[in-house]
Amino acid sequence: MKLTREFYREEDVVSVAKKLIGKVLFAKSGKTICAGIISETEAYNGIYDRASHAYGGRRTARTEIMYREGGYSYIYLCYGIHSLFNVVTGRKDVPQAVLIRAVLPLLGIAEMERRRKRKFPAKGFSSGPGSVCQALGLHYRQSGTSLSGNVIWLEDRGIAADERHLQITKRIGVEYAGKDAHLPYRFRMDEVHFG
DNA sequence: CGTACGATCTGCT
DNA sequence: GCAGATCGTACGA
Repeated sequence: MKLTREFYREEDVVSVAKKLIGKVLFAKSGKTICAGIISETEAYNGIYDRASHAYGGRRTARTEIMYREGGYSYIYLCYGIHSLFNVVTGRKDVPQAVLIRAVLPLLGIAEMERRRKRKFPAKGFSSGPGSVCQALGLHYRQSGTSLSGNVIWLEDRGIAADERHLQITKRIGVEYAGKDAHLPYRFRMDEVHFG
């Protein structure tokens, strides 16, 4: 079943990042639906988090969506090449988001193979935030899409995600964030541990 | 208007 | 392990 508004509006973005492990991300393009089990996430905790685009209350056209209530996509261009997909969480005017860093392909694998120009399973097939978007066909033009609609959405498919196998580490690629670079905001579970 | 840079990936060594 | 790709965004002049 689809995740509810209440799920996205929980105040603690780190908790939401943890709960998203094992949930399923769907993306429809034309008549094709692709989906993957979320296996890696990172929390970005708004204005107090030096690694966040909203640090210090920065509010621009790009980051405006982060200031809405939870339940929207925030997708942006990174390094001029890659789209990176985030789930906006929390209350209105409290900018928080969870970056989806890896999924395990579940639906539409042939389409994902075409987009990725490689066969599943290949190392890094849909691991890494840029690869996730490429596999699922997500583009930064789709930033601001409601996750309650039928284009991009998430479901709880009852996939077991045993906390004993959950790895919690610092985030990737945010060394510029000073002490915040060491926060334990990254969650990851190896695919072999999904039920 | 100019410029520096990034929540990365790939291919080559 | 490392360099190159590639461009929208943010910010200062």
